[in-house]
Amino acid sequence: MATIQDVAREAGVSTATVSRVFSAPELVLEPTRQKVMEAVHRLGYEPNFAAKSLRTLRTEKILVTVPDISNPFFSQVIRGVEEAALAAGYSVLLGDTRHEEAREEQYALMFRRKEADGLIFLGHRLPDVLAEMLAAKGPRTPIVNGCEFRPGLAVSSAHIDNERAAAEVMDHLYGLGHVRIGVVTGPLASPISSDRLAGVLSAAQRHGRTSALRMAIGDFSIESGARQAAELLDEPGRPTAIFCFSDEMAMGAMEAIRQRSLDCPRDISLVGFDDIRFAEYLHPKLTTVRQPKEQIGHEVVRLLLDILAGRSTALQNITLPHQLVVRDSTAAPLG
Amino acid sequence: MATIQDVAREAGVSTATVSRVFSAPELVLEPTRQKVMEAVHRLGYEPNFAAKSLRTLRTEKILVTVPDISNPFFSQVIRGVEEAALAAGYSVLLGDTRHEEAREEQYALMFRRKEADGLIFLGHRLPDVLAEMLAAKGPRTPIVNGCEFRPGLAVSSAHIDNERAAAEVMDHLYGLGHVRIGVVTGPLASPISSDRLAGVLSAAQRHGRTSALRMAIGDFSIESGARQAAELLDEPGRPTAIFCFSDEMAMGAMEAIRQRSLDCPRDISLVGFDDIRFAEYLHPKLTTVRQPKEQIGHEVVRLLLDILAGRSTALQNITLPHQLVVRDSTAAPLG
DNA sequence: CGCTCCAATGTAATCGAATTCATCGATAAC
DNA sequence: GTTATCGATGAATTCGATTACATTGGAGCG
Repeated sequence: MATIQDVAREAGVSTATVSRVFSAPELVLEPTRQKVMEAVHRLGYEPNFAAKSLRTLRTEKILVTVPDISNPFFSQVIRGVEEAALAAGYSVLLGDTRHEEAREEQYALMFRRKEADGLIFLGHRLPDVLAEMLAAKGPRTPIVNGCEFRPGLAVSSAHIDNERAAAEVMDHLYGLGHVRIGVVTGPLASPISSDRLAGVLSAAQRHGRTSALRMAIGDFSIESGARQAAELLDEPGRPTAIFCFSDEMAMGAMEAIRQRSLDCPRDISLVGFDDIRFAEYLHPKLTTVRQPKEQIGHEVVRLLLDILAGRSTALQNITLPHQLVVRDSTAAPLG
Repeated sequence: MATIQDVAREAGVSTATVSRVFSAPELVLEPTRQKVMEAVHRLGYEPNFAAKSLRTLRTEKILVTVPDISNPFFSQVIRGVEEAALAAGYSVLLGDTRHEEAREEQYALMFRRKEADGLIFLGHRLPDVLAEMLAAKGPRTPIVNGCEFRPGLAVSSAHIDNERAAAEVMDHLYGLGHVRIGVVTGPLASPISSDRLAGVLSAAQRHGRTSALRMAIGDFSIESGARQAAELLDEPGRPTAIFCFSDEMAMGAMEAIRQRSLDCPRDISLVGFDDIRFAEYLHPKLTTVRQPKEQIGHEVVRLLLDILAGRSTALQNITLPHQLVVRDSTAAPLG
C-alpha cells in the first residue's frame, strides 16, 4: 500500500501538501491539487487510518453496546445509530454484551483504550470504568445512554416516558372494562421495567384496582413471556388482560394463551411494548406501545456528537414521543 | 491519559520493558514486572490503541457488512460473528448496507484504508474495490463471505446447501400431496435465491409438476411476502401451498392468507426459510428450513482468522448442515 | 582468571500522517 | 524602489507504542 511519502514523491510535492489536499483543499492551488490527485489515483493511495488516528487522537468510531443484538427492538435502534453515525462520518463498533456484566466491562476498557471516540450504551448498567471516567471528566465525557434513563446516572440519554406509556396502556385496558390485569415485567433492576411498573401502579391506583393487579417478573425473552403468562393464567382469579413489557414476551404470552385453548382477545386481552416490526403481523395483531426506535438511535448519536464537538456542557435527558397502537389483541372482557 | 513514557519513568525502567510486560511478560523479571504493574495502576495507564496499531499494522477489528441488521436472520449470524471474534480478541465493526451498493462501496473503502484487519460480507455483491484487492492478493486477502456462496466469487465462504434445502421443502410438500405450489423467491441476483430456485425446479421436475409451479419474486421483506403471496392466491388455479424464501415473507404470506379468510394449513400450506427465533411462535407455528445462524457466524470468523494467521492458502467454501423443521403450517391439501 | 554466553534491560529507529513553523515569491503599499 | 503582507509550499517535529539491536552483568566453564 502506498504511503503519503510515495504520493508526495510521485507528484513532486511535499507530504504536507498531499495531506492538505485531503484535509484542507482550499489551502492548495488547483493545479497542485490535480497533480496530487493524479498521483493518488495512479498509486491507489488511501490514507492509513492508524497513523491519522495517532496524530489526531480521533478514531471516528462510536462504540455501541447492546444487551442483545438479536432482539429486533435493539437492532432497530442500532440501525438508527448506524445511519446517523455514518452521516456524520463515524462508523459503529458493535458490542453485544449478552446481558453479561463481564462483557460490558470488556467493552468499557476498549473505550478507555481510546478505540472509539464515544460510547453509547443501551443497557442499564454503567460499568465501573465508565463511572470513573465520568467522575473525572463530568458531563463532557462522551458517553450517552439510550432507552434506559435513570436520574442518578450522570450521562445524557434519549428515551421515551416509560411511566406514562405504561399508564396509558393500563388506562386503555381499564377503559375497555378490564379489572383483573396481569403484568409481566422485565428485570426490576432496569429503569425500563421499574418506570413502567410505576406507571402501571399509578394507573391502577387511579382506577382503584390495585388489589386486582397480578405481577410476574420476566426477562424480556419470548420464553419468559410464555412462562410468566402461564403462571398468571393458571392462578385462581385469572386475569382478563395481560400487559407484557416487551413484544417478545407478548409473543410468548400468546402462545401460553393458545395452549390453554383460550382466545385472544375474546378471553384474554394482550398488550406488548416496543412495536417491533413483527407486532402487526402476529395473529391477532398486537396492541402495543410504539417506541421511536430509529429516532432514539438518531438522538443518542446527536447527543454524543454534541459532546464530541464541545457544543454541549450540561447533561441532556431527552424524552421522545411514544404512541399507544391499538390493534386486535385487546377488546372488552366477556360478560 | 498516561503514556508508556510516563509509566516507564514512574517505574524507573525503559519503555521497552513496559511494552514487554504487556506483550511478552516471560521476558521480564518478576520484580520488574511488579514494579511496572504498580506504576500502571497508579497512573491508570492503558496502551494507546492507534499507536499500537500504527506500529503493528493490525487493528484487531473485523468489519462485517450486512444488508439489513434489523432482519433477525442476519442479527443472529452477527451474534455468532461477534462471539467468535471476541473470543479471538477481535472486535466487530458493523456496516449496515441497507441493500445499497453505495454503502457497500463505502465500507469497502473503509476496509482498504485498513480500518479493519478483515472483512466479512453477508450480502451477495462484491464491491469493485474488493474485487481489485482480491485480484491483487489472491486467496490470502482477508475477505470472507457468509450465506451467499457463488462459485465465481474468489472468496472463502460458509453457507448451507440452499439448493438441496429448497428441494427438500418441495419434496415435503409433494409428499403431502400438493400439486399446485406457489413460490415466493428473493431477488434473483442473489445466489441465495437462484440456488433455492434451482432446488425448487429440480424437485418439481423430479415429481413431474413443473407446469403446476407458480412463481413470484419478492425481496425478503414481510411486505413483499404479503404482496407476492396475495398475487399467487388471487390467480385462477390457486396453489394449495406456498413456499417463501424467508420466514419474514412467510409472515407476510400468512397475513395475506388470513385476509382472504383462508386457513393455514387447512386451505393453504406455508413454508418459510431461515427458522428465525419467531417462527415457532407464529400461529400456526411455521414449517421452515433451519439455518445454523450462529454457526455460520462462527465459521466465517474461523475462515477469516485462518487467512489472517497465514494458515490457509486455498479458498474454502464450507457447507453447513441445514434442517427442515416441520411444524403446523403444512398439511395435506383438502380433498 | 579470563572468556563465552545468556538473560534482562535499555537505546533508538520506526510506523504514516498531521501540523507548526519557516521559506519563498509575488503583490501591494508607501 | 524598498518593505510589509500574504498565499502557497516545504522541512521537520510529533503522536505513542513496538522491536531490532546494543549493552550490561553475572553464571558457567576450562
